[in-house]
Amino acid sequence: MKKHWLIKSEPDVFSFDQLWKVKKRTTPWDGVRNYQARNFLRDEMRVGDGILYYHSSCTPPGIAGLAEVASAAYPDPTQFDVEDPHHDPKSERSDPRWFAVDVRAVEKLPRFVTLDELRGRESLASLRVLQRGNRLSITPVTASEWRTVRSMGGL
DNA sequence: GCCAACGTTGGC
DNA sequence: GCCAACGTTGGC
Repeated sequence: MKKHWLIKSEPDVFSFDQLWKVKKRTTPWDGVRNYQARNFLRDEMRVGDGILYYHSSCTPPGIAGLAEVASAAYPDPTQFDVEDPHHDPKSERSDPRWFAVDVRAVEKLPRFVTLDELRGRESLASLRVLQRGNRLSITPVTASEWRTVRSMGGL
């Protein structure tokens, strides 16, 4: 059973358009350093799962496009790289603490769906990204929420 | 830049 | 195990 997710990215760091332009429209989703997000990533994400690509810390925040999980989870290489800002000295190669998956852009939404629009939909009231204080960078989305956002985006 | 919310750390 | 201190996130 295909699952759906929402992942956050700051467009200044890595926008949906940038993902669209890289080779195979695919990039490692690494640097996740939150245990709850790590567990989703490692234990629940499957190749082919749908992803809402959310732009945060920008004006306006919102959903820019659709992506998909393009690999199984694998140990995040940045945790072992001393040069990398996400280096984790406490993580052992024999027992990696952090994981990554590859993410592939699938469809750019004809219309960017702003956070305000998402808030305006009764049927999206339980979307995690709308809850106050929500900081998780990877959250599950129901199939019906997925369809709603997709159609709001003009697909 | 502000600040509320939240996760993590570490002393006890 | 408690909890204060601290760092980060992210909308505004």
